[in-house]
Amino acid sequence: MSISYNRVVLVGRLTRDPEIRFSANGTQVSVFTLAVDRPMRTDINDSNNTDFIRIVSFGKLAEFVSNYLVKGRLVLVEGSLRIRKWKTQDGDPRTTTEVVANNIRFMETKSQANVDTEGPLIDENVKPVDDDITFFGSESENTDSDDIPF
Amino acid sequence: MSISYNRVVLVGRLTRDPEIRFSANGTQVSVFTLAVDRPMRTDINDSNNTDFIRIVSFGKLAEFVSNYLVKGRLVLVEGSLRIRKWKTQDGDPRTTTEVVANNIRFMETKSQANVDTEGPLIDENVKPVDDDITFFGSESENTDSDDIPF
Amino acid sequence: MSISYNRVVLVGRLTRDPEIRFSANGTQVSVFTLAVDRPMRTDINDSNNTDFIRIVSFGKLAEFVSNYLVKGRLVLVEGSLRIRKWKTQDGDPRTTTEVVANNIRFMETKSQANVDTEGPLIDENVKPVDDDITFFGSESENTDSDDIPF
Amino acid sequence: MSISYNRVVLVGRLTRDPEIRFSANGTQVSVFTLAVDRPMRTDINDSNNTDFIRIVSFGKLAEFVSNYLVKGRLVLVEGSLRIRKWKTQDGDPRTTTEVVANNIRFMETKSQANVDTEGPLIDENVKPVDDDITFFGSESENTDSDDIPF
DNA sequence: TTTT
DNA sequence: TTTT
Repeated sequence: MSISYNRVVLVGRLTRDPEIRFSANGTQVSVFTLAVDRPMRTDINDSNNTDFIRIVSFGKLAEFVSNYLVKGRLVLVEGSLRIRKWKTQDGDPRTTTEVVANNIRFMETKSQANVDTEGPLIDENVKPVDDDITFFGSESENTDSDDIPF
Repeated sequence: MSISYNRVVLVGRLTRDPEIRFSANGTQVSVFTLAVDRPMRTDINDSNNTDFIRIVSFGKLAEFVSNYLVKGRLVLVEGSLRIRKWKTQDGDPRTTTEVVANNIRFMETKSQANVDTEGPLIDENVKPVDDDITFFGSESENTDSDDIPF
Repeated sequence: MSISYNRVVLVGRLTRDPEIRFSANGTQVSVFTLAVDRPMRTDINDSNNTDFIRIVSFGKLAEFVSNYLVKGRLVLVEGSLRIRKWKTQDGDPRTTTEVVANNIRFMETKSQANVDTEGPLIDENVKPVDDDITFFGSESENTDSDDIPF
Repeated sequence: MSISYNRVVLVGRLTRDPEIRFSANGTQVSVFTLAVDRPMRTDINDSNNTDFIRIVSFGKLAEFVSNYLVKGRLVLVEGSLRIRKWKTQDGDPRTTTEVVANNIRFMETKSQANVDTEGPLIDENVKPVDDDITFFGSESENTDSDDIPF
């Protein structure tokens, strides 16, 4: 253990509805991909100008994610960058890059989310909810983030 | 182009001296790996508790990196998270995760850096430099970050 | 000079149109107040739940502010916190708290800004502009931030 | 309640040992001032180049502050910017600017802290403690931050 | 694989 | 009022 700090703040849109899982001890885990466009630049022709970033959450924050976030919604994600090395069943090395979220906030109201899109952006199975709910997770709830096979 | 934001702040130590390259148009590119320890937690036995994060810089910031940063030095890096997809010569898909730095600052003086370590932490080929220099890079200098083959 | 870091990120709405000034050497200075609501909490009855934060910008960033930002617009401001002590003409001590911006980004499109409000949110004297422009200022442009009497 | 975000990250040194208070309901409150030097600039002669920023913490984070932080120690503070308006006993309006901390981390080891200074930087009444302890507070513990008269 |  |  040494002196360190690791903080990421992202604003972007979910590319799909979140995936829900449960760890061995029953903690909920929610995962989604955030599309974060790079700022436009006039000096280069950057055809590949979006970063697709995996966002993982645990516990109560994961419940918030599965209850309220859907494909296309604009959110701010605060968390820390984690680079995990693991092996496939064949023993091939892989690296997973993800942001472990500890705070997620809407960056548009539900009505804005609907105004901006055609078609069923909002999954009607999701419980109704007031706009602009913010959820604060705490790291202490992420009790077994490194044990979970996902 | 859409609404977005992408900001990363890291504090950690260089695992090696930086690597220096030059892009086709002569812009300097400096690359190093930052070891960022995760905060200790009493509730899990996390044997793999450090993230090793690739840090890329361009232009004048890259010159600062190559002039003043060496293996072991504690620095704060501010930048944005970039996930690049590319292919090997064999056509295999690869993903590179890196932080494109736009600001790097010492988090210890040169004398602290030397006190904390045994052996030749400071490469004597590096020009002498006053403690605590800070360098601010600007995104506008990173003129061809996506053209560079590295 | 010592080891230090100072970074602020805010999302909120302008309480009025920006004020424009010019420093002695001709650099443009733009100032506005950002209303930043505190996250709602169920455990307290917090009647005074918005922070009103003065945002100062210089040079090209100040031009962006005066050209594109108006009362009510939702923006993300990145900068550093500055606490200035000064005296009134009567010699009374005063303190000014402000965030010196180095990056400002829209957090809603112009069409969303208009959908969300009643009345003339957008000043029609402002030049027309594409949605979602982002402006990056650099600290090196803020050449005389401490000389300016405002 | 609207869309908002408020995040501050500071690195600097305590100007004095923290002050300890207790709220009506027994929650501990710790307060200190952080000296944050501005980055040096060659283009101006900035004689007043340090921001002195009030840092407030509550609950377990406040206990960490009172147990481990002393005058001169280099720390990273993460929190949110709060601007409170209040009146003196004479009815004069006052404004208090402070950062409500939710995470504080050492930016130097205890041995570095001692190496860097002459004289009794470390108050010997403070309980001995391992280097590099990090404390994470959660906002939910700051249960009555707006009720406290300090 | 991808959001707007 | 101030840290290094």
